[in-house]
Amino acid sequence: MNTSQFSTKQRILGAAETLFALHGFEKASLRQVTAAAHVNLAAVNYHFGTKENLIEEVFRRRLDRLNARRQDALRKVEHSPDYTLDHVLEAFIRPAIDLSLDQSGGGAFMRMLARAYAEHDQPLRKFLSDNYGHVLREFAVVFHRLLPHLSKEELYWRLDIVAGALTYAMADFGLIKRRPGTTERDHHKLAAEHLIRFASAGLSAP
Amino acid sequence: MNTSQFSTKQRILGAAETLFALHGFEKASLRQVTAAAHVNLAAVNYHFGTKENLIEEVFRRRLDRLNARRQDALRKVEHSPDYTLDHVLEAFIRPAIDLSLDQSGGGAFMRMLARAYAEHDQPLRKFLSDNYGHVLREFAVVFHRLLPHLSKEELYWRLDIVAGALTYAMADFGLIKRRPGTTERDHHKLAAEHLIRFASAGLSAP
DNA sequence: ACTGTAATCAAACGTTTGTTTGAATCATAG
DNA sequence: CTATGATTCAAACAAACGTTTGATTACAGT
Repeated sequence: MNTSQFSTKQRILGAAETLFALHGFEKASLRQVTAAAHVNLAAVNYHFGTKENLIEEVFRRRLDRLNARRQDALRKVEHSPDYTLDHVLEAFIRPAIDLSLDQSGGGAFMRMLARAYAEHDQPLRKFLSDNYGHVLREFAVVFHRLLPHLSKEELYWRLDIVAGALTYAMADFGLIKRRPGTTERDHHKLAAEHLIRFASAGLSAP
Repeated sequence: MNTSQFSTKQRILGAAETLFALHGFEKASLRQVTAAAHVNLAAVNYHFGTKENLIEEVFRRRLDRLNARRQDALRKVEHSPDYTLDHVLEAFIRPAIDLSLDQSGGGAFMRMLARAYAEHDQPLRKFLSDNYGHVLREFAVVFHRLLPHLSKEELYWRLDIVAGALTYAMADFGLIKRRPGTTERDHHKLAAEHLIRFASAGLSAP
């Protein structure tokens, strides 16, 4: 078969992302994934070796984009005159929203990312920390410039809270139901606005 | 055997709570649970019917306590003169911290609770909403009294963010490592203080 | 002591899981 | 066209899962 324009490998990655986000890493079986991707079951082990490798590849594919966009946004803010806390927060939060609104399964990825935090899987968290850590540190430097009265420790605590709230919001963990008639796109944009306003005030707390 | 002072049922609940928190609902098998509880494998199905029922029972056992304590704390605040936003936040956050510092596996439970949100399991979320919802609504009323300039929708958005950040913090999702020499108890207390200060400012945002 | 219900136990049930195998098919370079 | 390496495929693998069974033990009320 292979009627699709995408390669077997790409089709597996796409289907895996969707199903992992929908049902979790454990519940989503390789049989479900390969069925959704219209490829043979053995193709996963042929192209990725193990399920664990497949999970990491799914992460890598999107995380690289997310990190790059965040860094670009941060640099743009830094090079603009008189930037504010809201601008930096926007540079941190907006790319996550944009990615979650990506045409093909970005929302699924953000839910998967949030799930990865919850899973408390140590190897996976190390992998995420390696790919996330330095970007977060770059942001911390800029935040510190805008909030010089905060100690380094205090700042890190607050940024951690922001990251938590963002993760939670992006993953649709919240109890707030999307109003009927509102698209997921609008819902996430609204969430971003509320989040930025809240986080800005929270970070500025005395 | 049954050398323990606890009944088979209680031993299963305790072991399940620990292992679910440690490895997740899927990964933690009934064989692991019953081995840790030193009971026969079939005891789970005998006492609880299914694994799903066991999960719900584990939740119920602690959630009832958490809800009761939150409501007590809220009523105490309401009956005191000149209570502030921080007091109400404290009534919401502190019981969660206390429970997570409970002698026997409270921390495990909070991690499990956070995981439940991540799992996106609809029946489980309905169960949580049924047990959590009305308490959250009670708090919302009091918050609204202190923040009358906020629309109901705006308030709910912000409370949702607070709940998210709290869940995240209590579950040790954060990237902030506990400093060596600090106990888990101190770490959580510190987290609570930072959380209350942050949330207070965030809720008060213009 | 006997009876009946509750609880425990070892063993097995039927599924589902991730992974492996070996043959079949495809694509491409000589 | 043919030979070669990459890919796909149906089938089977062993292991682990939640659940059920039927016999056995523990203990209560009469």
